[in-house]
Amino acid sequence: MSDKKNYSLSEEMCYDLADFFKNFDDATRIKILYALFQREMCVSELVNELDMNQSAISHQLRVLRQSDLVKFRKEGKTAVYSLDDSHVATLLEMGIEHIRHKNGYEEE
Amino acid sequence: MSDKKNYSLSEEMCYDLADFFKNFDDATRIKILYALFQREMCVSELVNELDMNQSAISHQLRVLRQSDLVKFRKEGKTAVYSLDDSHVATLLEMGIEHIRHKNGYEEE
DNA sequence: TCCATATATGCACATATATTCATATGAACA
DNA sequence: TGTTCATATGAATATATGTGCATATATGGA
Repeated sequence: MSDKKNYSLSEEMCYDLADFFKNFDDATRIKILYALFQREMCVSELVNELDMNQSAISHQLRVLRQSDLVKFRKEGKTAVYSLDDSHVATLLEMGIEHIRHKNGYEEE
Repeated sequence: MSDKKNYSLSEEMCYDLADFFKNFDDATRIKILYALFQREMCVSELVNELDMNQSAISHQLRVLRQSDLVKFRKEGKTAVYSLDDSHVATLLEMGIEHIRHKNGYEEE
């Protein structure tokens, strides 16, 4: 791993990073990722769990798929989705920590 | 710290998280954050460093300020900005790792 | 006070994107 | 083959947002 950084990010890396973080900039995708962090789920389970339009969920799953944050397998008619990146949970936790700190909760 | 999670995020937390990650979903803000990770800089230094319009930089600094990701102090006419969140570097590193992994670089 | 410099900000515009609707695809099964 | 169920996707629309221009604010100096 990098010991302590080179001094500039390539233009391309900046755009790639922005695209990566775009996955987390929408509440629906956060909910999907968090739900899948609990356990793998098929589309209709997510639809019920998040109480949202099936089309909206599918569109967002496609976004997450294209960024390799989730993967899926077909089981008959259903598609079972699960997380495909070990960093998702850590990222979410860091976000949560930032918000708690910002709002003045040092403790649970 | 949380030992291992409660099973759902509040609606509000989801939106707060999305807002937090919005800070990282734009290449300009990534560049600003990365530059400030190297060292604190005033606005005109950022303008030169990133070769961008002063207005664009100021607008983005405001976004980052409002999310408490950067802070600044006034020194005469200039405003010296610096990072205000210890997680920024780690977040960026995790993004970089994800991209390298996705693109098949396991090593540097 | 007048001017130059540094930064911030309102407005307008262009682009990105989240959602819904309608429909397509595809699997299971009668 | 025809039907139903699960999911995906294209088109349309509404909303969000990044940027540049013009200008405002504030500081230091002549």
